[in-house]
Amino acid sequence: MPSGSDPGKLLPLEEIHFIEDIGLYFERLGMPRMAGRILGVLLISNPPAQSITDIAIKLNASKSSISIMARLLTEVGLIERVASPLPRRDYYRFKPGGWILYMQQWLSLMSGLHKIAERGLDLMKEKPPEIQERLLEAHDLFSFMEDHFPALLENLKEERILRLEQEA
Amino acid sequence: MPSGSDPGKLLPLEEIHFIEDIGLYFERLGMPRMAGRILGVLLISNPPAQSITDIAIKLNASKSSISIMARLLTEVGLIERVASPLPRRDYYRFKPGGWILYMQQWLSLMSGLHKIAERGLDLMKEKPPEIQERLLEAHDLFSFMEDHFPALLENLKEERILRLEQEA
DNA sequence: TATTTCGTTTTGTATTTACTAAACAGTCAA
DNA sequence: TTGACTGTTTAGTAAATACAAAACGAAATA
Repeated sequence: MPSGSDPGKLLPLEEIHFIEDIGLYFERLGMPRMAGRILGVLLISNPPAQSITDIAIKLNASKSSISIMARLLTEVGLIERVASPLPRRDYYRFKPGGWILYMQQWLSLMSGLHKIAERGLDLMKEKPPEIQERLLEAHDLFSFMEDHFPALLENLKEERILRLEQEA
Repeated sequence: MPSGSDPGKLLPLEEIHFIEDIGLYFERLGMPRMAGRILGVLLISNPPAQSITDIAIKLNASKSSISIMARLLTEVGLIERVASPLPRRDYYRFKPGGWILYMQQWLSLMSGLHKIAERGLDLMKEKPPEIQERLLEAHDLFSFMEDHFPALLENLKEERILRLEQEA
């Protein structure tokens, strides 16, 4: 059996690229590249759960950064710790529903901007409407997202459930 | 007339807080704080269009950073240059529809992740479905966003148009 | 008890980054 | 032309950041 299933062996080139691209994407999202790489590993690893040292070896990285970034990813909710078959080993794996959580966090960012826009409107309440218009635009958008985005996520969940049932 | 309408005068405290909070928010979005501050100024300034030096004075910042960050904001599409009444002065203002553009860019980020998920699935195509499941989850979510988010933005635009007509 | 094998924490470092200050270039006014 | 404004670009700096190396602590094994 080739590929990443054998810890200690080097990863095939396509996997390295895949992992590195997620790392680069994470940078664009304002997160450390190493965090993205860890997620990359945990998205294609076999078995799905990997220990800190497993990941460090696969990535040729230090255990310290893996430890720290794994904690970060756990806080964000994209990965989780799972019960370990071996004693005193922490296994991490991609967390089912992790992306949805990520979306919800994005939504709460939008809610924050919604509130800021409201504060801005409050500052401008004596001013003519043309002056308020800019903030109204922001306000309308972010409150719209706050109102409608959750339903979108719900639809997504439903669609996925249907799909999984269909496959079974 | 108090407040920010008089260039050279200090901004009132609530406006400073408003501006600074947008700056902090920009940091969370992975952008320089100063860019957020500029946007903050351009969201509540009167008149809406302000020159580089105007903004620099208001923010107690160097012209150089204002210049650079204004360019960044322009590239992102949140502000724009407008024809100047005075000669050889560049005026910037919040760009109508700027937030929509920002959302569209966010969407294209999601499309990118969609593509990466597909590549991952391709890497896993020989593996059992349980192994592919993680990537399917990502794939489903991002392609769902790609499919349905634009319609959401359309609804938003329509709602806004209705609202503006109603006010007129 | 000593040793190995984990993960964590700390410390150090090199890079990046966000900014300022200073030099610069263009253009209008005197 | 000179001088006083623009905004831009370059150079320099201080702080933040992402990492690695090393020290550390805890627990299973010998």
